[in-house]
Amino acid sequence: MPVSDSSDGSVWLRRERPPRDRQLSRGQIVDAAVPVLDAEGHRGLSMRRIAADLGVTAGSLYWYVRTKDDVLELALDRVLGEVGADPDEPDWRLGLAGLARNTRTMLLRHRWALLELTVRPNLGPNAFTLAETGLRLLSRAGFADADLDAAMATVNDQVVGAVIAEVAWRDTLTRMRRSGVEWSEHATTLYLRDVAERHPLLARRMAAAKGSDAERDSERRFEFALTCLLEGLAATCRAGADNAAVSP
Amino acid sequence: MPVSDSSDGSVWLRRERPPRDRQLSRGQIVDAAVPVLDAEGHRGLSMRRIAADLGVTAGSLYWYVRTKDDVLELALDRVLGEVGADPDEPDWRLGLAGLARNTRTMLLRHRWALLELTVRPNLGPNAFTLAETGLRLLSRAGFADADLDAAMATVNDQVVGAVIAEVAWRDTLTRMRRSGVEWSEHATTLYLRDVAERHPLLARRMAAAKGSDAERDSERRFEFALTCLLEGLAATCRAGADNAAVSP
DNA sequence: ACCTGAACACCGTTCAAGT
DNA sequence: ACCTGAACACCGTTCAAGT
Repeated sequence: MPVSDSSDGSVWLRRERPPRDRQLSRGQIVDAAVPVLDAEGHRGLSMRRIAADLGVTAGSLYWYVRTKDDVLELALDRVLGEVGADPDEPDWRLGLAGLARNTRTMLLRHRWALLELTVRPNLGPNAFTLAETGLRLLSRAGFADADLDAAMATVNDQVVGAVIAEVAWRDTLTRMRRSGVEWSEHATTLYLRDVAERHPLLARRMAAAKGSDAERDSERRFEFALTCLLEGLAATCRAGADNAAVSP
Repeated sequence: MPVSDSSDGSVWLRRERPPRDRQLSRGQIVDAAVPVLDAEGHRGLSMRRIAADLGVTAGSLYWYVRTKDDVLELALDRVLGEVGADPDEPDWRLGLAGLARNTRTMLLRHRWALLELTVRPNLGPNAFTLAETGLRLLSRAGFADADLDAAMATVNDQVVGAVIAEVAWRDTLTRMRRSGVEWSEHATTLYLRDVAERHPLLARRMAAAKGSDAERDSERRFEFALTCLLEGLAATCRAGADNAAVSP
Protein backbone atom coordinates (compact mmCIF):
# COMPACT_ATOMS: atom_id res chain seq x y z
CA MET A 1 0.00 0.00 0.00
CA PRO A 2 2.35 2.70 -1.16
CA VAL A 3 1.55 6.33 -0.97
CA SER A 4 3.02 9.21 -2.89
CA ASP A 5 6.71 9.05 -2.38
CA SER A 6 8.33 12.14 -3.77
CA SER A 7 9.40 15.14 -1.82
CA ASP A 8 6.47 17.34 -2.72
CA GLY A 9 4.23 15.33 -0.41
CA SER A 10 0.49 14.71 -0.58
CA VAL A 11 -1.87 15.60 -3.42
CA TRP A 12 -3.42 18.21 -1.23
CA LEU A 13 -0.26 20.27 -1.25
CA ARG A 14 -0.01 20.45 -5.02
CA ARG A 15 -2.40 22.92 -6.62
CA GLU A 16 -4.15 21.95 -9.77
CA ARG A 17 -2.70 23.48 -12.88
CA PRO A 18 -4.37 26.60 -14.24
CA PRO A 19 -6.63 25.67 -17.13
CA ARG A 20 -5.47 26.33 -20.64
CA ASP A 21 -5.98 23.72 -23.27
CA ARG A 22 -7.23 21.29 -20.67
CA GLN A 23 -9.81 18.67 -21.44
CA LEU A 24 -9.68 17.21 -17.95
CA SER A 25 -9.58 18.13 -14.30
CA ARG A 26 -9.00 16.30 -11.05
CA GLY A 27 -12.70 16.67 -10.38
CA GLN A 28 -13.61 14.84 -13.58
CA ILE A 29 -11.13 12.10 -12.82
CA VAL A 30 -12.77 11.56 -9.45
CA ASP A 31 -16.20 11.72 -11.10
CA ALA A 32 -15.13 8.82 -13.28
CA ALA A 33 -13.37 6.87 -10.55
CA VAL A 34 -16.02 6.82 -7.81
CA PRO A 35 -18.76 5.00 -9.76
CA VAL A 36 -16.30 2.38 -10.92
CA LEU A 37 -15.09 1.86 -7.35
CA ASP A 38 -18.63 1.63 -6.04
CA ALA A 39 -19.61 -0.91 -8.66
CA GLU A 40 -16.47 -3.02 -8.98
CA GLY A 41 -14.19 -2.12 -6.09
CA HIS A 42 -10.47 -1.59 -6.27
CA ARG A 43 -10.21 -4.52 -8.62
CA GLY A 44 -12.29 -2.77 -11.23
CA LEU A 45 -10.39 0.49 -11.20
CA SER A 46 -7.43 0.96 -13.49
CA MET A 47 -5.90 4.05 -14.94
CA ARG A 48 -6.76 2.70 -18.38
CA ARG A 49 -10.38 2.32 -17.33
CA ILE A 50 -10.69 5.84 -15.98
CA ALA A 51 -9.07 7.19 -19.09
CA ALA A 52 -11.36 5.21 -21.37
CA ASP A 53 -14.45 6.46 -19.51
CA LEU A 54 -13.20 10.01 -19.98
CA GLY A 55 -12.33 9.47 -23.63
CA VAL A 56 -8.58 9.94 -23.25
CA THR A 57 -5.49 7.76 -22.93
CA ALA A 58 -4.10 6.47 -19.67
CA GLY A 59 -0.95 8.51 -19.98
CA SER A 60 -2.79 11.81 -20.01
CA LEU A 61 -4.13 11.25 -16.50
CA TYR A 62 -0.59 11.67 -15.24
CA TRP A 63 -0.75 15.28 -16.19
CA TYR A 64 -3.26 15.86 -13.39
CA VAL A 65 -2.24 13.28 -10.88
CA ARG A 66 1.06 11.67 -10.05
CA THR A 67 0.01 8.14 -9.21
CA LYS A 68 -3.11 6.02 -9.05
CA ASP A 69 -2.84 6.50 -5.32
CA ASP A 70 -3.50 10.20 -5.76
CA VAL A 71 -6.76 9.36 -7.46
CA LEU A 72 -7.81 7.21 -4.55
CA GLU A 73 -6.88 9.89 -2.06
CA LEU A 74 -9.02 12.41 -3.91
CA ALA A 75 -11.86 9.94 -4.24
CA LEU A 76 -11.80 9.28 -0.51
CA ASP A 77 -12.18 12.93 0.36
CA ARG A 78 -15.02 13.19 -2.10
CA VAL A 79 -17.08 10.56 -0.28
CA LEU A 80 -16.09 11.87 3.14
CA GLY A 81 -18.03 14.92 2.06
CA GLU A 82 -21.18 12.84 2.12
CA VAL A 83 -20.98 12.34 5.88
CA GLY A 84 -23.21 14.87 7.58
CA ALA A 85 -22.65 15.85 11.20
CA ASP A 86 -23.76 18.66 13.47
CA PRO A 87 -20.88 20.14 15.47
CA ASP A 88 -23.33 22.17 17.55
CA GLU A 89 -25.52 19.34 18.81
CA PRO A 90 -25.91 20.24 22.50
CA ASP A 91 -25.79 16.62 23.70
CA TRP A 92 -22.28 15.47 22.84
CA ARG A 93 -23.21 11.82 23.08
CA LEU A 94 -26.00 12.24 20.58
CA GLY A 95 -23.69 14.24 18.36
CA LEU A 96 -20.96 11.64 18.36
CA ALA A 97 -23.40 8.80 17.88
CA GLY A 98 -24.81 10.61 14.86
CA LEU A 99 -21.37 11.19 13.42
CA ALA A 100 -20.50 7.54 13.93
CA ARG A 101 -23.73 6.28 12.35
CA ASN A 102 -23.44 8.57 9.35
CA THR A 103 -19.87 7.49 8.82
CA ARG A 104 -20.94 3.88 8.93
CA THR A 105 -23.69 4.26 6.35
CA MET A 106 -21.38 6.21 4.06
CA LEU A 107 -18.79 3.44 4.31
CA LEU A 108 -21.38 0.81 3.53
CA ARG A 109 -22.24 2.81 0.41
CA HIS A 110 -18.59 3.12 -0.65
CA ARG A 111 -16.90 0.03 0.72
CA TRP A 112 -13.64 0.70 -1.09
CA ALA A 113 -13.27 3.87 1.00
CA LEU A 114 -12.53 1.80 4.09
CA LEU A 115 -9.18 0.72 2.72
CA GLU A 116 -8.24 4.24 1.73
CA LEU A 117 -9.28 5.54 5.11
CA THR A 118 -6.94 3.14 6.82
CA VAL A 119 -3.92 3.32 4.59
CA ARG A 120 -2.75 6.85 5.23
CA PRO A 121 -3.60 9.85 7.32
CA ASN A 122 -6.19 11.95 5.72
CA LEU A 123 -5.39 15.45 4.68
CA GLY A 124 -8.31 16.42 2.51
CA PRO A 125 -10.65 19.28 3.36
CA ASN A 126 -13.64 17.08 4.15
CA ALA A 127 -11.54 14.91 6.45
CA PHE A 128 -10.51 18.02 8.35
CA THR A 129 -14.06 19.24 8.71
CA LEU A 130 -15.18 15.91 10.14
CA ALA A 131 -12.26 15.84 12.54
CA GLU A 132 -13.04 19.32 13.79
CA THR A 133 -16.66 18.35 14.37
CA GLY A 134 -15.65 15.35 16.44
CA LEU A 135 -13.14 17.36 18.45
CA ARG A 136 -15.74 20.05 19.11
CA LEU A 137 -18.22 17.54 20.49
CA LEU A 138 -15.62 15.83 22.65
CA SER A 139 -14.20 19.06 24.01
CA ARG A 140 -17.72 20.00 25.02
CA ALA A 141 -17.83 16.67 26.87
CA GLY A 142 -14.89 17.86 28.93
CA PHE A 143 -11.86 16.37 27.19
CA ALA A 144 -8.79 18.47 26.50
CA ASP A 145 -5.21 18.13 25.33
CA ALA A 146 -3.88 14.62 24.94
CA ASP A 147 -7.11 13.08 26.22
CA LEU A 148 -9.03 14.94 23.55
CA ASP A 149 -6.85 13.30 20.92
CA ALA A 150 -7.15 9.92 22.51
CA ALA A 151 -10.92 10.12 22.85
CA MET A 152 -11.32 11.16 19.22
CA ALA A 153 -9.05 8.36 18.07
CA THR A 154 -10.95 5.85 20.17
CA VAL A 155 -14.27 6.71 18.58
CA ASN A 156 -12.84 6.74 15.06
CA ASP A 157 -11.02 3.47 15.55
CA GLN A 158 -14.14 1.79 16.87
CA VAL A 159 -16.21 2.90 13.90
CA VAL A 160 -13.59 1.92 11.37
CA GLY A 161 -12.89 -1.40 13.05
CA ALA A 162 -16.57 -2.26 13.29
CA VAL A 163 -17.40 -1.41 9.70
CA ILE A 164 -14.38 -3.28 8.41
CA ALA A 165 -15.51 -6.41 10.19
CA GLU A 166 -19.08 -5.93 9.04
CA VAL A 167 -18.13 -5.49 5.42
CA ALA A 168 -15.76 -8.45 5.46
CA TRP A 169 -18.51 -10.63 6.83
CA ARG A 170 -21.17 -9.38 4.41
CA ASP A 171 -18.87 -9.85 1.44
CA THR A 172 -18.14 -13.38 2.49
CA LEU A 173 -21.81 -14.20 2.80
CA THR A 174 -22.69 -12.85 -0.64
CA ARG A 175 -19.66 -14.60 -2.13
CA MET A 176 -20.79 -17.84 -0.57
CA ARG A 177 -24.32 -17.38 -1.81
CA ARG A 178 -23.14 -16.58 -5.29
CA SER A 179 -20.90 -19.60 -5.55
CA GLY A 180 -23.45 -21.85 -3.89
CA VAL A 181 -21.33 -23.04 -0.98
CA GLU A 182 -23.25 -24.89 1.66
CA TRP A 183 -22.24 -25.09 5.29
CA SER A 184 -23.56 -28.58 5.16
CA GLU A 185 -20.93 -29.92 2.78
CA HIS A 186 -18.97 -32.86 3.96
CA ALA A 187 -15.52 -31.35 4.52
CA THR A 188 -17.06 -28.31 6.17
CA THR A 189 -19.12 -30.36 8.57
CA LEU A 190 -16.10 -32.38 9.63
CA TYR A 191 -13.92 -29.34 10.07
CA LEU A 192 -16.53 -27.50 12.11
CA ARG A 193 -17.31 -30.50 14.29
CA ASP A 194 -13.63 -30.65 15.08
CA VAL A 195 -13.64 -26.96 15.93
CA ALA A 196 -16.71 -27.29 18.10
CA GLU A 197 -15.09 -29.92 20.29
CA ARG A 198 -12.12 -27.79 21.11
CA HIS A 199 -13.98 -24.47 21.27
CA PRO A 200 -17.37 -24.83 22.92
CA LEU A 201 -18.20 -21.14 23.37
CA LEU A 202 -17.27 -20.35 19.79
CA ALA A 203 -19.32 -23.28 18.56
CA ARG A 204 -22.42 -22.05 20.38
CA ARG A 205 -22.02 -18.57 18.96
CA MET A 206 -21.55 -19.88 15.43
CA ALA A 207 -24.64 -22.00 15.75
CA ALA A 208 -26.64 -19.01 16.95
CA ALA A 209 -25.33 -16.81 14.11
CA LYS A 210 -26.54 -19.30 11.52
CA GLY A 211 -30.23 -18.71 12.05
CA SER A 212 -30.15 -14.94 12.40
CA ASP A 213 -30.22 -12.00 10.03
CA ALA A 214 -26.65 -10.81 9.40
CA GLU A 215 -27.66 -7.25 8.59
CA ARG A 216 -29.68 -6.80 11.77
CA ASP A 217 -26.91 -8.39 13.82
CA SER A 218 -24.28 -5.99 12.51
CA GLU A 219 -26.45 -3.04 13.32
CA ARG A 220 -27.13 -4.30 16.82
CA ARG A 221 -23.42 -4.86 17.37
CA PHE A 222 -22.59 -1.41 16.11
CA GLU A 223 -25.04 0.16 18.53
CA PHE A 224 -23.79 -2.01 21.38
CA ALA A 225 -20.22 -0.89 20.76
CA LEU A 226 -21.31 2.72 20.48
CA THR A 227 -23.21 2.86 23.76
CA CYS A 228 -20.47 0.89 25.44
CA LEU A 229 -17.84 3.31 24.23
CA LEU A 230 -19.77 6.48 25.01
CA GLU A 231 -20.46 5.09 28.46
CA GLY A 232 -16.75 4.46 28.95
CA LEU A 233 -15.85 7.91 27.66
CA ALA A 234 -18.30 9.58 29.97
CA ALA A 235 -16.92 7.64 32.93
CA THR A 236 -13.33 8.43 31.97
CA CYS A 237 -13.91 12.14 31.69
CA ARG A 238 -15.86 12.24 34.95
CA ALA A 239 -12.87 10.52 36.59
CA GLY A 240 -10.52 13.05 34.99
CA ALA A 241 -12.61 15.94 36.27
CA ASP A 242 -12.70 14.45 39.79
CA ASN A 243 -8.93 14.02 39.84
CA ALA A 244 -8.44 17.56 38.64
CA ALA A 245 -10.76 18.81 41.37
CA VAL A 246 -8.95 16.84 44.07
CA SER A 247 -5.32 17.32 43.07
CA PRO A 248 -3.87 20.88 43.32
CA MET B 1 -9.66 -7.87 -2.26
CA PRO B 2 -10.95 -11.08 -3.66
CA VAL B 3 -11.06 -14.29 -1.74
CA SER B 4 -11.26 -17.83 -2.98
CA ASP B 5 -14.25 -18.03 -5.19
CA SER B 6 -14.93 -21.62 -6.07
CA SER B 7 -17.42 -23.87 -4.44
CA ASP B 8 -14.98 -25.76 -2.27
CA GLY B 9 -14.68 -22.75 0.02
CA SER B 10 -11.78 -21.69 2.21
CA VAL B 11 -8.27 -23.14 2.25
CA TRP B 12 -8.99 -24.59 5.64
CA LEU B 13 -11.55 -26.93 4.22
CA ARG B 14 -9.22 -28.45 1.65
CA ARG B 15 -6.78 -30.94 3.13
CA GLU B 16 -3.24 -30.89 1.93
CA ARG B 17 -2.39 -33.63 -0.54
CA PRO B 18 -0.72 -36.75 0.78
CA PRO B 19 3.01 -36.59 0.14
CA ARG B 20 4.48 -38.62 -2.68
CA ASP B 21 6.94 -37.01 -4.99
CA ARG B 22 6.42 -33.70 -3.29
CA GLN B 23 9.18 -31.16 -2.98
CA LEU B 24 6.96 -28.60 -1.31
CA SER B 25 4.28 -28.18 1.32
CA ARG B 26 1.92 -25.44 2.37
CA GLY B 27 4.10 -25.02 5.43
CA GLN B 28 7.17 -24.29 3.34
CA ILE B 29 5.26 -21.86 1.19
CA VAL B 30 4.25 -19.94 4.28
CA ASP B 31 7.82 -20.15 5.59
CA ALA B 32 8.94 -18.41 2.44
CA ALA B 33 6.11 -15.89 2.32
CA VAL B 34 6.18 -14.50 5.86
CA PRO B 35 9.73 -13.09 5.83
CA VAL B 36 9.11 -11.44 2.48
CA LEU B 37 5.90 -9.88 3.79
CA ASP B 38 7.61 -8.69 6.95
CA ALA B 39 10.45 -7.11 5.02
CA GLU B 40 8.71 -5.74 1.95
CA GLY B 41 4.98 -5.89 2.59
CA HIS B 42 2.34 -6.98 0.14
CA ARG B 43 4.15 -5.15 -2.58
CA GLY B 44 7.18 -7.38 -2.25
CA LEU B 45 5.29 -10.66 -2.37
CA SER B 46 4.62 -12.32 -5.69
CA MET B 47 4.06 -15.93 -6.55
CA ARG B 48 7.19 -15.76 -8.69
CA ARG B 49 9.15 -14.50 -5.71
CA ILE B 50 7.96 -17.24 -3.37
CA ALA B 51 8.72 -19.84 -6.02
CA ALA B 52 12.18 -18.47 -6.63
CA ASP B 53 12.98 -18.51 -2.92
CA LEU B 54 11.89 -22.15 -2.80
CA GLY B 55 13.79 -23.06 -5.96
CA VAL B 56 10.76 -23.91 -8.08
CA THR B 57 8.61 -22.22 -10.73
CA ALA B 58 5.59 -20.08 -10.00
CA GLY B 59 3.23 -22.54 -11.60
CA SER B 60 4.10 -25.32 -9.21
CA LEU B 61 2.79 -23.40 -6.23
CA TYR B 62 -0.68 -23.85 -7.65
CA TRP B 63 -0.43 -27.51 -6.88
CA TYR B 64 -0.60 -26.69 -3.18
CA VAL B 65 -2.67 -23.57 -3.15
CA ARG B 66 -5.39 -22.26 -5.40
CA THR B 67 -4.67 -18.56 -5.38
CA LYS B 68 -2.22 -16.09 -3.94
CA ASP B 69 -4.98 -15.26 -1.52
CA ASP B 70 -4.75 -18.73 -0.07
CA VAL B 71 -1.11 -18.08 0.73
CA LEU B 72 -2.01 -14.91 2.58
CA GLU B 73 -4.76 -16.66 4.49
CA LEU B 74 -2.32 -19.32 5.64
CA ALA B 75 0.31 -16.73 6.48
CA LEU B 76 -2.16 -14.82 8.61
CA ASP B 77 -3.00 -17.83 10.73
CA ARG B 78 0.69 -18.51 11.15
CA VAL B 79 1.31 -15.14 12.78
CA LEU B 80 -1.91 -15.29 14.78
CA GLY B 81 -0.21 -18.22 16.48
CA GLU B 82 2.32 -15.80 17.94
CA VAL B 83 -0.32 -14.07 20.04
CA GLY B 84 -0.21 -15.48 23.54
CA ALA B 85 -3.21 -15.20 25.84
CA ASP B 86 -4.35 -16.82 29.05
CA PRO B 87 -8.00 -17.91 28.93
CA ASP B 88 -7.94 -18.68 32.65
CA GLU B 89 -6.81 -15.31 33.94
CA PRO B 90 -9.18 -14.78 36.90
CA ASP B 91 -9.55 -11.02 36.32
CA TRP B 92 -11.33 -10.78 32.97
CA ARG B 93 -10.29 -7.17 32.48
CA LEU B 94 -6.65 -8.04 32.90
CA GLY B 95 -7.08 -11.02 30.62
CA LEU B 96 -8.68 -9.01 27.83
CA ALA B 97 -6.19 -6.20 28.19
CA GLY B 98 -3.38 -8.73 27.83
CA LEU B 99 -4.97 -10.28 24.77
CA ALA B 100 -5.41 -6.85 23.23
CA ARG B 101 -1.83 -5.77 23.95
CA ASN B 102 -0.34 -8.98 22.63
CA THR B 103 -2.40 -8.70 19.47
CA ARG B 104 -1.19 -5.16 19.00
CA THR B 105 2.49 -6.02 19.33
CA MET B 106 2.11 -8.95 16.96
CA LEU B 107 0.45 -6.71 14.40
CA LEU B 108 3.23 -4.17 14.72
CA ARG B 109 5.69 -6.98 13.98
CA HIS B 110 3.72 -8.17 10.94
CA ARG B 111 2.01 -5.09 9.59
CA TRP B 112 0.80 -6.81 6.46
CA ALA B 113 -1.33 -9.07 8.67
CA LEU B 114 -3.67 -6.19 9.43
CA LEU B 115 -5.00 -6.14 5.91
CA GLU B 116 -5.52 -9.89 5.87
CA LEU B 117 -7.25 -9.75 9.22
CA THR B 118 -9.74 -7.25 7.90
CA VAL B 119 -10.44 -8.66 4.49
CA ARG B 120 -12.22 -11.87 5.36
CA PRO B 121 -13.47 -13.80 8.32
CA ASN B 122 -10.82 -15.91 9.79
CA LEU B 123 -11.19 -19.64 9.80
CA GLY B 124 -7.73 -20.87 10.73
CA PRO B 125 -7.04 -22.86 13.88
CA ASN B 126 -5.11 -20.12 15.62
CA ALA B 127 -7.86 -17.61 14.93
CA PHE B 128 -10.34 -19.97 16.55
CA THR B 129 -8.20 -20.44 19.63
CA LEU B 130 -7.88 -16.71 20.13
CA ALA B 131 -11.60 -16.21 19.66
CA GLU B 132 -12.38 -18.89 22.23
CA THR B 133 -10.03 -17.24 24.71
CA GLY B 134 -11.74 -13.89 24.31
CA LEU B 135 -15.19 -15.41 24.62
CA ARG B 136 -14.16 -17.27 27.75
CA LEU B 137 -12.95 -14.10 29.44
CA LEU B 138 -16.04 -12.15 28.46
CA SER B 139 -18.44 -14.86 29.51
CA ARG B 140 -16.73 -14.86 32.88
CA ALA B 141 -17.43 -11.11 32.96
CA GLY B 142 -21.11 -11.94 32.72
CA PHE B 143 -21.91 -11.61 29.04
CA ALA B 144 -23.96 -14.23 27.25
CA ASP B 145 -25.71 -14.85 23.96
CA ALA B 146 -25.89 -11.93 21.55
CA ASP B 147 -24.20 -9.60 24.03
CA LEU B 148 -21.27 -11.97 24.26
CA ASP B 149 -20.83 -11.71 20.50
CA ALA B 150 -21.21 -7.98 20.56
CA ALA B 151 -18.74 -7.49 23.41
CA MET B 152 -16.14 -9.67 21.70
CA ALA B 153 -16.60 -7.83 18.43
CA THR B 154 -16.28 -4.48 20.17
CA VAL B 155 -12.94 -5.36 21.70
CA ASN B 156 -11.60 -6.83 18.48
CA ASP B 157 -12.76 -3.90 16.42
CA GLN B 158 -11.17 -1.43 18.79
CA VAL B 159 -7.82 -3.21 18.66
CA VAL B 160 -7.85 -3.56 14.90
CA GLY B 161 -9.00 0.00 14.36
CA ALA B 162 -6.40 1.40 16.70
CA VAL B 163 -3.48 -0.52 15.24
CA ILE B 164 -4.53 0.30 11.70
CA ALA B 165 -4.46 4.00 12.51
CA GLU B 166 -1.19 3.67 14.36
CA VAL B 167 0.53 1.84 11.53
CA ALA B 168 -0.79 4.25 8.92
CA TRP B 169 0.57 7.15 10.89
CA ARG B 170 3.96 5.55 11.57
CA ASP B 171 4.37 4.60 7.93
CA THR B 172 3.65 8.13 6.85
CA LEU B 173 6.21 9.51 9.26
CA THR B 174 8.97 7.17 8.11
CA ARG B 175 8.06 7.84 4.49
CA MET B 176 8.30 11.55 5.13
CA ARG B 177 11.62 11.19 6.86
CA ARG B 178 13.00 9.02 4.09
CA SER B 179 11.99 11.41 1.35
CA GLY B 180 13.04 14.44 3.33
CA VAL B 181 9.72 16.26 3.38
CA GLU B 182 9.61 19.18 5.73
CA TRP B 183 6.45 20.50 7.32
CA SER B 184 8.00 23.88 6.90
CA GLU B 185 7.92 23.88 3.11
CA HIS B 186 6.14 26.75 1.50
CA ALA B 187 3.05 25.05 0.07
CA THR B 188 2.61 23.05 3.24
CA THR B 189 2.77 26.10 5.46
CA LEU B 190 0.17 27.89 3.40
CA TYR B 191 -2.14 24.91 3.29
CA LEU B 192 -1.91 24.32 7.01
CA ARG B 193 -2.39 27.98 7.89
CA ASP B 194 -5.55 27.86 5.86
CA VAL B 195 -6.67 24.75 7.71
CA ALA B 196 -5.87 26.26 11.08
CA GLU B 197 -8.13 29.22 10.46
CA ARG B 198 -11.14 27.13 9.73
CA HIS B 199 -10.41 24.39 12.27
CA PRO B 200 -9.05 25.79 15.51
CA LEU B 201 -9.28 22.65 17.65
CA LEU B 202 -7.65 20.52 15.01
CA ALA B 203 -4.90 23.08 14.57
CA ARG B 204 -4.10 23.04 18.27
CA ARG B 205 -3.91 19.26 18.31
CA MET B 206 -1.69 19.16 15.24
CA ALA B 207 0.64 21.67 16.80
CA ALA B 208 0.84 19.62 19.99
CA ALA B 209 1.50 16.41 18.04
CA LYS B 210 4.49 17.97 16.30
CA GLY B 211 6.71 18.13 19.35
CA SER B 212 5.84 14.76 20.86
CA ASP B 213 7.07 11.22 20.40
CA ALA B 214 4.75 9.39 18.01
CA GLU B 215 5.49 5.96 19.41
CA ARG B 216 4.75 6.96 22.99
CA ASP B 217 1.59 8.76 21.89
CA SER B 218 0.23 5.70 20.09
CA GLU B 219 0.80 3.57 23.13
CA ARG B 220 -0.89 6.08 25.41
CA ARG B 221 -3.85 6.25 23.06
CA PHE B 222 -4.10 2.49 22.89
CA GLU B 223 -4.20 2.26 26.67
CA PHE B 224 -6.71 5.08 26.88
CA ALA B 225 -9.02 3.30 24.48
CA LEU B 226 -8.58 0.04 26.29
CA THR B 227 -9.46 1.32 29.77
CA CYS B 228 -12.28 3.33 28.29
CA LEU B 229 -13.72 0.30 26.58
CA LEU B 230 -13.31 -2.08 29.51
CA GLU B 231 -14.96 0.52 31.72
CA GLY B 232 -17.86 0.73 29.29
CA LEU B 233 -18.13 -3.04 29.05
CA ALA B 234 -18.18 -3.42 32.81
CA ALA B 235 -20.91 -0.79 33.10
CA THR B 236 -22.95 -2.37 30.32
CA CYS B 237 -22.87 -5.82 31.81
CA ARG B 238 -23.71 -4.47 35.28
CA ALA B 239 -26.70 -2.74 33.69
CA GLY B 240 -27.68 -5.99 31.97
CA ALA B 241 -27.46 -7.90 35.25
CA ASP B 242 -29.59 -5.29 37.04
CA ASN B 243 -32.27 -5.44 34.38
CA ALA B 244 -32.31 -9.20 34.56
CA ALA B 245 -32.64 -9.04 38.36
CA VAL B 246 -35.49 -6.55 38.19
CA SER B 247 -37.52 -7.89 35.29
CA PRO B 248 -39.10 -11.38 35.60
C1' DA C 1 1.66 -37.01 -9.00
C1' DC C 2 4.20 -33.17 -9.40
C1' DC C 3 6.81 -29.67 -11.82
C1' DT C 4 8.37 -26.79 -15.97
C1' DG C 5 8.08 -23.25 -19.40
C1' DA C 6 5.63 -20.63 -21.99
C1' DA C 7 1.74 -18.13 -22.74
C1' DC C 8 -2.51 -15.08 -21.75
C1' DA C 9 -4.47 -11.12 -20.28
C1' DC C 10 -3.70 -7.83 -17.71
C1' DC C 11 -1.31 -3.95 -14.63
C1' DG C 12 1.05 1.25 -13.33
C1' DT C 13 4.13 4.31 -15.14
C1' DT C 14 7.23 6.71 -18.47
C1' DC C 15 8.29 9.35 -22.35
C1' DA C 16 9.33 10.65 -27.01
C1' DA C 17 6.65 12.66 -30.33
C1' DG C 18 2.91 15.24 -31.89
C1' DT C 19 -0.40 19.44 -31.75
C1' DA D 1 0.51 23.03 -22.34
C1' DC D 2 -1.62 19.00 -22.95
C1' DC D 3 -2.38 14.51 -25.04
C1' DT D 4 -1.15 10.18 -27.80
C1' DG D 5 0.84 5.72 -28.57
C1' DA D 6 3.99 2.73 -27.69
C1' DA D 7 6.96 0.70 -24.70
C1' DC D 8 8.93 -1.15 -20.12
C1' DA D 9 8.80 -4.03 -16.43
C1' DC D 10 6.03 -6.24 -14.09
C1' DC D 11 1.69 -9.09 -12.33
C1' DG D 12 -1.65 -13.79 -11.18
C1' DT D 13 -3.12 -17.70 -13.37
C1' DT D 14 -3.50 -21.53 -16.77
C1' DC D 15 -2.05 -25.49 -19.07
C1' DA D 16 0.18 -28.48 -22.34
C1' DA D 17 4.07 -31.11 -22.00
C1' DG D 18 7.45 -33.48 -19.61
C1' DT D 19 9.17 -36.83 -15.78
